[in-house]
Amino acid sequence: MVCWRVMPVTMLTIARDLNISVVTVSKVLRNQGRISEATRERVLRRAKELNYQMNWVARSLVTRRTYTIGLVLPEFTHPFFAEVAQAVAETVRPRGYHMVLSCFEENPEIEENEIDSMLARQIDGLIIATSQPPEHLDIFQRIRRREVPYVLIDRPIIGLHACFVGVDNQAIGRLATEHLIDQGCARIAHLRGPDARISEARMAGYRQALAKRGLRIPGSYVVEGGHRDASGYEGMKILLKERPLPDAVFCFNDPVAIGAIRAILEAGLKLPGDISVAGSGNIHYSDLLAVPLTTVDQGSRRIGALAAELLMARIGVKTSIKPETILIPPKLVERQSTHRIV
Amino acid sequence: MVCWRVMPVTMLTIARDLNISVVTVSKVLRNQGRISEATRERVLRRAKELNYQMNWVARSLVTRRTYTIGLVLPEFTHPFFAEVAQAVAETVRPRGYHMVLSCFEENPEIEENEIDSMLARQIDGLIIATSQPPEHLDIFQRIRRREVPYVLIDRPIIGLHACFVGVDNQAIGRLATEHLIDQGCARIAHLRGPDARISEARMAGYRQALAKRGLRIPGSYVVEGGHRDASGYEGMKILLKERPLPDAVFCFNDPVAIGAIRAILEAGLKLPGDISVAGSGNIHYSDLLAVPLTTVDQGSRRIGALAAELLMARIGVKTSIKPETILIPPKLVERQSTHRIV
DNA sequence: TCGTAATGAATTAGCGTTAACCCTTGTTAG
DNA sequence: CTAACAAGGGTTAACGCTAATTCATTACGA
Repeated sequence: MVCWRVMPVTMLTIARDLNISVVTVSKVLRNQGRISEATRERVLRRAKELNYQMNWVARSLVTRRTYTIGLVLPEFTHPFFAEVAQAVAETVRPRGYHMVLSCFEENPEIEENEIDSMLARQIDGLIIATSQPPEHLDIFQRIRRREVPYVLIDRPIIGLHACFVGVDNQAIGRLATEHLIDQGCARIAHLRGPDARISEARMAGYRQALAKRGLRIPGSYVVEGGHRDASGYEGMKILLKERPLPDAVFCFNDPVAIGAIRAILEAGLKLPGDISVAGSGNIHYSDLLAVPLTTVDQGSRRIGALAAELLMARIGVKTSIKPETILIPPKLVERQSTHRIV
Repeated sequence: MVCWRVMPVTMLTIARDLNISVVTVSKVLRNQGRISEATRERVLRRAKELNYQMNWVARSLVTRRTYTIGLVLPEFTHPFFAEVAQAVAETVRPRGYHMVLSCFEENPEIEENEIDSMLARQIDGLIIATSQPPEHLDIFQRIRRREVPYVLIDRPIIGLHACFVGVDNQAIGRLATEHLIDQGCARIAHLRGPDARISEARMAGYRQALAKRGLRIPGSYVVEGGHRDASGYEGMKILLKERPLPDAVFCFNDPVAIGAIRAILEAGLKLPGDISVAGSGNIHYSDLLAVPLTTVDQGSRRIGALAAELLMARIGVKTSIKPETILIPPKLVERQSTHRIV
């Protein structure tokens, strides 16, 4: 049974076969307009026989809807973003949307290009975890000029007048630090991350908690690093030279905490006991590490799902609704790395 | 500075501004045809001034190329697939391609629908980690009828006459099992996975290694489970009731191994010592677990990159080249979970 | 008997771009 | 002087679909 028809099946094929007009076929396939039951069935039957598949490119050109949204992330391999992506995908799929995914490796230029390129492909909406510095926001102007709705996630940009869905980062810092204090720690260090906005919010929460409990910490107890385990390892090595030695570390995120743990164990210290460690993110397998990691859950799936729903609600709406901000309250997940030693 | 032009900028806008024809604009923007330097510059300048952005939907309709490929995966949250996705994205981006991503949650029907839907959107090629049972391969016929090139990854389907990029699963089983034997283990159990093809290949390698070394193992030493840590935990609990107790377990993948480790530690056994555990996948943080996990690296990034390159090479090629199969040799990553106890 | 609806379908005109071909000029060779 | 050609650009007709409008029927009530 050889496939001898090279030409793809279009509505015209069906229309000619049935001696009717293309528009009638289109109407049947869309369940629109007044069509007799007889014609409807003839069309549907022939469509099935020919294995007709709608050409969405052609439809999109005239309807100006692609039923495709763009998801722009720094990377997928980070469990946080992987979960966000999956939640977005699962949220939009039942509504007939597809998701084009792009990762820019923390490079603002690539990010810009990818977004431009998505706009050129006429996506209906965008979800972005941006890396744009606050002084260079051209790309968002371009998005707005096209009137394409977009939602920022994870990394807010203040004063941008855009939708945002993310976690309350200050609450993360507060939650983790207060927990460490509750466990009896007093010399609490902080391995902060690189990204201005988020990192500062978490550090603010950290300081807030310290202040509230009347604890004073030397400035050298806060070390800036990256967002991966390697920099956690390096950062912790610096902290380990401090005297007096910190008795706890609140880490920017779980990978950093994992790196810190490695440095601590390598130094021959007990964990918990000598030093407690708390992270943030609650990545998969956080509970299966060398020392199960106390962390703060950021609700990555909820972020993805809510961002997608927010976006869906804005697609195809003429009146520009005012931007919405959703801050998800973080949740402490207590594990062994901060257990009180009696 | 209000944006008073609601109409998007098209080639027609530029053409009218410059009193030339749309085709001339199109030719300039594509660097095609004979255009004077003067006209070229006028067009380019005006395009920049108006912030013109190509409408790829319209272009795709006539060129029949969308510069978009589809990546169809069971899930993103599994580190293996996340790495594959990232590698694919990074490989196709420099060539001007986008990637639409879809996850089907191990549900063959969703997989079929998503692929159909991608075909309708006229993607130029597909990379698929399929969940289709061997007796139901309609979807691949449909892909071929459309003459859309596709590459299977991770999960081969024998007799399908399709490109495939994956790891040599039998070698994985052999490698891990031989390593366990080398460490002095003799009663080596196996927690196998659910998916017929892959799981059986790994088990075949396992049996092959045992046979080669002249080891005989009771049938009850092989337990079938899922592919996540929960089923590894359950499966290990079953194995722990065996007498004599196995002294090693080769697990279908790392998550299963992680679940198994939890069951073993919960039972109060020493690891390594009483039981050694080897996994497969070398997921992130495998070396940071409660007991750093000996595993087999599957080269997930290489799989993604090679699959993408293979696909690119086949897009837009008229002559249907014969399918290619790339088997990536796995590599043992030795860690503490299988250390010999002296 | 005619006007008025309701029904079912065809016509027309794009959507924004490109492929294929055609039409002017001016220049050059014979 | 004219054929031949190149340079630079225009015309026309798609690509496959949908929105809006128009056109035949048939049916019905007054």
